[in-house]
Parts: sequence; C-alpha cells; structure tokens
Amino acid sequence: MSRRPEEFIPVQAGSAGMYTCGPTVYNFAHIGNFRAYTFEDLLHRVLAWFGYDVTQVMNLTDVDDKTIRDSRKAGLPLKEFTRKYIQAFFEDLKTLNITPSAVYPAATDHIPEMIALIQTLMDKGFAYQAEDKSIYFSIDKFPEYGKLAHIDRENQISGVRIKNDEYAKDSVADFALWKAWDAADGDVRWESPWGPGRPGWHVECSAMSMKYLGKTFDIHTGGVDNMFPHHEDEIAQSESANGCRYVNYWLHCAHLMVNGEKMSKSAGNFFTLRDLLAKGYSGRAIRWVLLSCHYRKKLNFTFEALAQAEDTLKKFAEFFQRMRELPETAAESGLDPAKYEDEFTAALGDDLNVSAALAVLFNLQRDANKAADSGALPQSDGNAILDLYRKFDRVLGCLAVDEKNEEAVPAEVVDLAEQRIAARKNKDWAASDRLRDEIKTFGYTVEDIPGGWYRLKK
RNA sequence: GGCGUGGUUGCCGAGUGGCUAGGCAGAGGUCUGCAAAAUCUCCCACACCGGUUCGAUUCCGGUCCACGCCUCCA
Repeated sequence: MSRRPEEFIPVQAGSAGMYTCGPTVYNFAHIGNFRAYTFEDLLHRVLAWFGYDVTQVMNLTDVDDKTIRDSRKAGLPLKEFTRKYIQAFFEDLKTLNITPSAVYPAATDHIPEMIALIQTLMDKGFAYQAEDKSIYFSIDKFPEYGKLAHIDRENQISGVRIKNDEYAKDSVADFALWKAWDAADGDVRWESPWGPGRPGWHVECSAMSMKYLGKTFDIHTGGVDNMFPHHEDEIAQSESANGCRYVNYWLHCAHLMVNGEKMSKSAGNFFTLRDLLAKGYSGRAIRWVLLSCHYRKKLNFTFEALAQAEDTLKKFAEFFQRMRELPETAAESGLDPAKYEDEFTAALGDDLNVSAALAVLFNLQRDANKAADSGALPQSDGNAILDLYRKFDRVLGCLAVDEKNEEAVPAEVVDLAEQRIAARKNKDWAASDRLRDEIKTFGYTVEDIPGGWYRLKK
C-alpha cells in the first residue's frame, strides 16, 4: 500500500497470518496462476525461515459467473463440476511443491458468514438493496476508497462500460455484495434476508479471511490484477463492517508473460502446468523458473529458460553427488558455511531478493568445487555444505538434495561400465571407446571421475 | 485522460554515488588417453539529453520507448 518496503511487524509476535486469493475452479490453472501461488509459497517459506509461525489461508472460488456458466454447459451440478478442478489444483500444488495452506475454504461452504457480513453492512448503512434486488456496497460511504490502488475516483474513465444489468446501482462504482438470482444462475441459489441469490466475489474473501485470520491480519497477497477492484473492495467492506484496519501488508506479484507477450488462449501461448509436464519438463524446473524472478517484476516465461533450469538443477544434482564422494581426509578448505547462510538470509529478508539468494548458491557451489579440485575439501566439509543446501531448500523447495539420481540403471549398462573401467586400467582405449559407444545405445553417457570412478547419466 | 512500473554488457538478471553480483551462451587455457565434468582467464554494461557532485549506471529535471491497471483476469 505504501509502495515501498516496510519492516514486517506481525499482529501477534512470532506468528504471521497470510491470506491468499486462490483459484476460481472452473478449469485447470495455468502457469500464470502458478506464478502467483509460487510467489506466495516463497513468502510463506521465507517467513518460516525467519522463525515465524505461518498460518496461510487460500480460498477456493467455487461460485461465480464462470463456474456457473461452465457447469451448466457441462450439465453438472456446480459442486460436482468444481470438485474435478479443485482436485486437479491440489495435484498441481503438489507437483510444484507448494507448501499446503492451513485451510482452503470454499466460498460455497461459507454462505452464512457472508450473509452475516452483508447484514452488518446493511445495518451500518454501508450497503443498500437496489431495484434488481441485489445488494450493493455504497462507495460514497467509504472515503478512503482507492487507498490501496492509489486511485482517485474523480479521474477515472467514466462509465462507458456499464452493462445494462448494472443500471440499478446508485453509483457506477458500487459493487455487488449479494447478487439476486436470475435465470442464468439455474439452480445455483441460496436463501438470504434479501431474497434468493449468491454472494459477490469480493465479499467471499472478506468473510473467509475474517473467519480464519481475524478482523485485522498481517499479509494479503494476490496478482496485481486483483489489486483493483478486488482488494480495494475487500478493504472497503471489511473496514466498514469491523471498524478497524483490515490488512497490514499487501504484496502483489506481477504477471507472467510468454515470449514477451501476455498469455492468452487466442495467441496460442496459453499453458497449464499439465501442458508443460506433458512436454517432459519437471515440476522442479518449472518451480525454479517461476521462483527465480522477483515477484514485483514481470516474468517472461520461455522454453529456453525452462531448459536452462533443467540444466541448472542437473548440475546441482551432480554437485551434491560430488559432495557425497569426497575423501575422508583432506587439507583444510577454510570454507565457512555460516557466511553463505548469512548472505542467503540477508537477500531473502530484503523484499525476497531471490536473485541475490540464488547467487549465493552458485558462489558456494563454485567455491566448494574449487576446493575439491585442489584436494582441500574433506568429507566433513562436504557434509556441512550438503546440510546448508538442505536448509536452502527449505525455502527453495526444488533442489532435492537427497534425491538419488540412480534411477535404476539397467544391470547390463552397469556391467558395460565396469568392463570399460577395466579396459581403461589396461590402457585399452579402443575397447574403452567401444564400450562407451555401446553404453550410449542404451541412452546413457559415462563420465570419468578421477580415481578410477565413473558416473552414468541419462 | 488518470494512476503506476520499468528500460543494465549476445541473452537472462541483481545492485550501488567512487569498490568484478550471479546464471546462460561465446573465446582461450588447465586437467583428462579422448570425451564429459570441474576450474581459470577474457567478453567490464547500465535508453537519450541536461543538472547536482571532486566523481553518477546509481540523486534531480526533461525526452523517448515498453508495459500494467482504471469493475470481477493470478
């Protein structure tokens, strides 16, 4: 809201309450959506890294124009229709190793709470029922409206875009708290003191965040496009109803672009997580790409970046393997893991500066390799380094330090590799090369490691 | 029209009033039977024009360009 970094001071010492606008479950989420959820996960993990006890709440919007429209098109009851996409969403979160939220409240399970909130607004005179029977929030009653998006209502484009069905509102900018039922809603309807209908989008988040995090909580996140009007409206409703501050810190992440363009179905650059997995990319590499760009900067998604991420992670995997295979005794390396950890912590504490944090991983990798090259890295140091990367991964969640890469190499390939080692010992280079070619036909490459060892890679 | 963000070396991407971020790609060297891996060196940039300053990529002003939001898209 202040548009500058601020020190985080929680409502309750030692804990952090965080509300995240979750998916509208009418389809599979796309990687742009997951950019936001990955950013929020990073924030969650960094707060935990700094010792906060994090309570994250992510809502599921399972009733709105789109869910109703598409469930009717599919000929399914709303709940049944959205269940499929909710399930898919959870699978996707798992693929991206996103820390589970404490609660995933669904809008349709909280209608009474929303009605209660709307009633409070009615009682206090902030809301009114229009001729169309819908309930609207009167923006004129909330002078601070626009303080989050820094929008001055006077200077906005006037209502060229008003739809016919919105003429009932007192003021163009007023937004719906309760939408009166109409034929397009089919059997989607709930009873309320104002007649049948369904809640407006904004009121969902206010009612649910209040229920699980309290009237004033620490952090609210979402994509930039949610800033206005969605979050602005949440503030208006919540602060009007409760008479106290709604949220202390707002963090919005920028959009994801594909090849420099906005992702859209018509441009054919629209990808779901599943699309990428089907192309053979790993969840870890996708996570790396989504994570490695600062949240307030537009992320330009490219397949080159994705391939590079795969390479980077593979290099780390090889590095971790090397750190496991060090000599027991060696000269002193003088490497101080605490130094790298401090840098990592400082970087993340500075408004989630991931680039600087990742640079620490690369620097440590280089320094450790250098020490190992000169025979100055004993296994004890290697273990300390591995421990540190395990710690780093508590935040990054994609290094898989202890994931064994030995995905069941066929016995015959291992056998060929052993034969090749023997040939090399005898300096029979012709046989060695022939065996290497043969191993290649199985899809593996051998690399020699000093000391008569070898490594097989797919 | 209003509000806002940003333009960094071939590409991606941090950061700072003077001190090589980092990654990828490229060139050369070391190591290795070869290859791979690893490592070293090189490639030293900050849109443009003014101003402030001993000194600006970093601060200020202006220009150009790109992008986002302005009612339900993360």
